[in-house]
Amino acid sequence: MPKSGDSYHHGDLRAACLRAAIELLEENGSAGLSLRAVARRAGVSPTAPYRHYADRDALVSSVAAEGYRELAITLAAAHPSPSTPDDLAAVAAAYVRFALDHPAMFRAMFAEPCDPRSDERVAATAAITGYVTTLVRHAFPAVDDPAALSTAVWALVHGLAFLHLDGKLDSSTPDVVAEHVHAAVQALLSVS
Amino acid sequence: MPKSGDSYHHGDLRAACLRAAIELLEENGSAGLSLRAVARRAGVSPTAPYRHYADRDALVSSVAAEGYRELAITLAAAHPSPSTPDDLAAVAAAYVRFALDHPAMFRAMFAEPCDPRSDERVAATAAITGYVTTLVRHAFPAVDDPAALSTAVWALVHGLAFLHLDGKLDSSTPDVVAEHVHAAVQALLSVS
DNA sequence: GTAAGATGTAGACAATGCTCACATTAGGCC
DNA sequence: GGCCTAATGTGAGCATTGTCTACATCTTAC
Repeated sequence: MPKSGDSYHHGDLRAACLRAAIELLEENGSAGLSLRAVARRAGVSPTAPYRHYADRDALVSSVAAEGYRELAITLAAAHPSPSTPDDLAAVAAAYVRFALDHPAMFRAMFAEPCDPRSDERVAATAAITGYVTTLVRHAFPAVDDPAALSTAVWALVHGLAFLHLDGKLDSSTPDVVAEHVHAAVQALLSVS
Repeated sequence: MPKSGDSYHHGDLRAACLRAAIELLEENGSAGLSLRAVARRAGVSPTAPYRHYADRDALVSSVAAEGYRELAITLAAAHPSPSTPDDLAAVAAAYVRFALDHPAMFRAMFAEPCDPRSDERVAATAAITGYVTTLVRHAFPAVDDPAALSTAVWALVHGLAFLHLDGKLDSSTPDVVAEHVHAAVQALLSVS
């Protein structure tokens, strides 16, 4: 039982580190995320986290995995069972919004050299791939190459997220962003 | 005149630092790029680069700007004056290939928090935006909202590049990648 | 109740970003 | 030609970080 107090053992340091890492990431970006800072925030010695994470990269990978889970929840919340192109646009807007709301986490998820060995990461991305695929199949049941279209749709949305994140597109207000996403999706889908 | 030899002054340390930074980035990724390593490679004291770059971020920004220039050249080389959807797909494939050939540089260009104050960066990205816009206008002269379509096309290609870069899509051989890009572009453009 | 394993601590080392005081040199001005 | 100023490079040094090793403390299975 994790008695709250000043016992030698923390109780659940692994989870505490993950939480602290996410907080630090959102507060100060990737540069603010150090194992020592995590340890400080968890109220523990500088090397204690090494009992739970092999190195800094392992911690970041865990943060990324947590991010994938939260992204999946966010997308599902945007529309319970999307089946029309309009639904799809709503989900796309939620995806971009997630990136803008959690920039550092989103970068940890996608912008850092990914370790293919991390099972946690691989499984989490597979879940997203599956989600997008079924979504596209529902929205476009009669399409020729559903796999290719799924890839294309994910890439489109993913690219929009990154361009907004990097300030390449106007992201001043949520409405502007949503508008932008809808327009882009609309524009692509309406080309003969 | 920059006498090659062991003179106190380097001659063109700024350019040498940039070159060294790019080399280090391609060799060891972002983690391998330190100001001290750059100094070592340039054969100069550890703090000399600070005369030319305010801090590490400034150096990275310069690398990114150089990357934008090289990307523009690569795209132009892929097709001198693209005007059909097929030409566009060829340019898209070149874009993705650039990302895979220079992963660390590509990340420096797009995946790091961008400093909006860096004029060099802003100007370079504006050039790419313009390039994509004119390209799309040529390929789809009769479209409703050319601006939105340009954004969408850039986002699509950009997203494909990142997904390949992060190992979310099969990138085993250049041919596979090109095939993938063509299929994705084709799939999106053929949806009614 | 005790021994083994899990968990946290203490100390240390090398590398890095960055600052400051100082050395050296180039280029304009007489 | 000769000097003065500013640009450029050096050196020492500080705080922080990642990570390793040896050690302390607690939990738990027997």
